[in-house]
Order: sequence, then C-alpha cells, then structure tokens
Amino acid sequence: MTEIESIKQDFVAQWGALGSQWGVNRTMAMIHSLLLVAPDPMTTDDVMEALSISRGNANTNLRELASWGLIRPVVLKGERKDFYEAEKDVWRIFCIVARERKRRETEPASKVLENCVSRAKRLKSKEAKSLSKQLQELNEFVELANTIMDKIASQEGSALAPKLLKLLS
Amino acid sequence: MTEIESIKQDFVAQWGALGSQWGVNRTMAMIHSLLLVAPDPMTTDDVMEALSISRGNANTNLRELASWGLIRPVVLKGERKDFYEAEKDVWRIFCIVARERKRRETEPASKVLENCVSRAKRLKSKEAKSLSKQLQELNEFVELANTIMDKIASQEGSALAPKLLKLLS
DNA sequence: CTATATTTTCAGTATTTTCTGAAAATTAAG
DNA sequence: CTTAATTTTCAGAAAATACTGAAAATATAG
Repeated sequence: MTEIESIKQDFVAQWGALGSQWGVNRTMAMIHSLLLVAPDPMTTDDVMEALSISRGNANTNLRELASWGLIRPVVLKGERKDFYEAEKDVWRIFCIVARERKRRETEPASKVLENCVSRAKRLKSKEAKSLSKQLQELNEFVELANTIMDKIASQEGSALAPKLLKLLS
Repeated sequence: MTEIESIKQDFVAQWGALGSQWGVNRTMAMIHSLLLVAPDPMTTDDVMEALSISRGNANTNLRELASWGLIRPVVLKGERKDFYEAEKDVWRIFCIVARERKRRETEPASKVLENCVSRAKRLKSKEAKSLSKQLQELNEFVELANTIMDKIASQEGSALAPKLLKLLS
C-alpha cells in the first residue's frame, strides 16, 4: 500500500469511529469519509471494494447519506452506474448535520417535553411544582438548542467560523 | 399510577431515547433522568425497582454516571446504603457533558487527524496536496470544536445562555 | 473476630443493531 | 419486446452491545 492510501485508511477508520459515537452508524461514517478524500466520484462497487462490505450494505448507506444531503449523485456521461461525491466543505457539512439532527431528534424530544411540562403545570402539590420547574428548565434548554441549530442550518457555511470564534472572547 | 408518576415515566423514557442517540446508553440516560426528577436522593435498590433492572446493571450505570460527574453520592446519616443525587442545573449538566466528550472523543480524534495531516504534508503528488488540504480543514474544524468545548466547560454554567443567545443576532 | 449488610464483578444470556447475499425490481440499450 | 446491467429489498446470519443474577469482595456493626 502506498503512503497516501495508508493515510486515507487511517483517516477513514478514525472518522468512522467518531461518527459512531455521535449517533451515525460506523459504515455510514466510513463511506462518508471515504468520499470526503476521494479525488473523483465513486460507484457502489468502488465503495464495496474499498471498504470490503456487501452490496446491500453499501447501497443502503449511500442512500442514507444522500438523504441527509451529505453526498450527492453525479451523472457521468456515457456511464450507466450511479456515481456519488461528497459535500467537502466542513462548515456546510456541519450545517447539514445540525439541520438533520434537529429535525430527527431534538424537535421530537421537545414535543414530548412540552407535553410533560404542560401536564405538570396543572398539578398543585409541592412535588409537582418542583417537577414542573425542573422540566421547564430542561425544555427551555432543548428549545434554545433548537433555535441555535436553526440558525446554524440557515447560515452560509463559512459565515459560521468567525461568529463561533467571537463566542470565545 | 398517579398523574405525577405518569409524567415522570414519560419524561424518563423520552430522555432515555434521546440519550441513546447521543452516544449514552439508554439505561444510563434513564437513570440520570430518574434522578433529575427525584425529590430525594435514591439508592441502588430504589433505581432497580423504579426501572425494573438488575442490581448489576444499576450499579454499573450509577458508577458510570458518577464518573462523569452527572450524579454524586450523598451521605445520609444513619444509613448504610449509598445514596445518589443528580446535578440538576441544565447548564452545568451541559458543561459536564461537553468536558467529558471532549476528553473522551474529540481530543483523541484530533490526535489521529493531526498525524494524518502531517504525513500528508510530506508527500508531493497533486493528489496528496488536495488530500492534505482537505484533512487540514477537517482538523481545523475539530480543533475549533475542542477549543469551544473547553470554553464551555470552564464557564460558570448560567453564564452561557446569554452568550449563546447573542450568537443568534 | 464474626456476622451481616452492601457493593462490585463478570461469565453467560438476551437483545439490538448491523451486515450479507441472493432474489426481485427497475432501468436502459438494442 | 427482449436482454443485460444495475439498483433495491429483505430474510436470515453475524456481530456488537447491554443485561442478569449469583458469587466474590468489601465495608460496617456489634
């Protein structure tokens, strides 16, 4: 294996491990990272070979990645197979992930929390008061997280870096 | 079941599901949420009964939560059993999680990425140049994330909310 | 020190998640 | 329409993860 292949392999493995700790399955994260450092669009067969995975697995995860918007199909003239390439701008990737996770996770969570809060507010006991307060605080937090993710998702990617840096001062 | 118990149960189930999407196992998240809305410190037996889980499971997850700093043992005079109570301030919880995940995940990831970047920089081919650039961008992103998490972790919890809100303008 | 209460550990089991591979469906070419 | 290429689906298999329960270790009281 050439040094460049070895570097890519290390990167793919590491990014895959990271992804799996953040709620993305390992193979999906690995395919994403593979495409991130691929100089040209790849087919399902390319991915299968590069990662030694089955066709079903490759197909499913490629489509899942596409549904997130993290990769896109590209049409190459004269080719019958589907080719994919990754979104490579880190900030745009970040925005996409923020948008999707908000939609899939924190938004539904907030719905349930809201429901808990409103039910707790109706009760009068001392314990209910305290429960209500605690749930309210959690819900406000989740909603702030939602708002922030919205803001992030609607930014032109590169505009984010300076704003976040400012936060640090 | 009383209404207040039913509310708590819904909350615990939902918070548990959320946690499992963010890299925390479901039981650990459920124990945490159980303690978040518990008016008094609880013992291992209390937790076992409330969640219908085994002693081993309860014990392991309680100690894991304590190692994160999300719950703490409290000593009740005249009692032999260990009691635990949760950190209830949402912002402090957020800071704790940021600190731990940085230490356990993004920091090690950054080490590997740095290594990949420095190896890629030594190579001279056109493809290596482009790989190097891409990895560099990813690494800068992860390092910014690290810096931000550091800042968050070192804040007095409640100081964060206004800063984040400002970010939105 | 002995007896008892409590916590911890961990081998075996159960559950959940992910993956494979081949059949079915779809698409495109001739 | 027919044929071949390609993609999709999904039942069953494999792998990863989490849980149980009981034995071992530890701590406390008397």
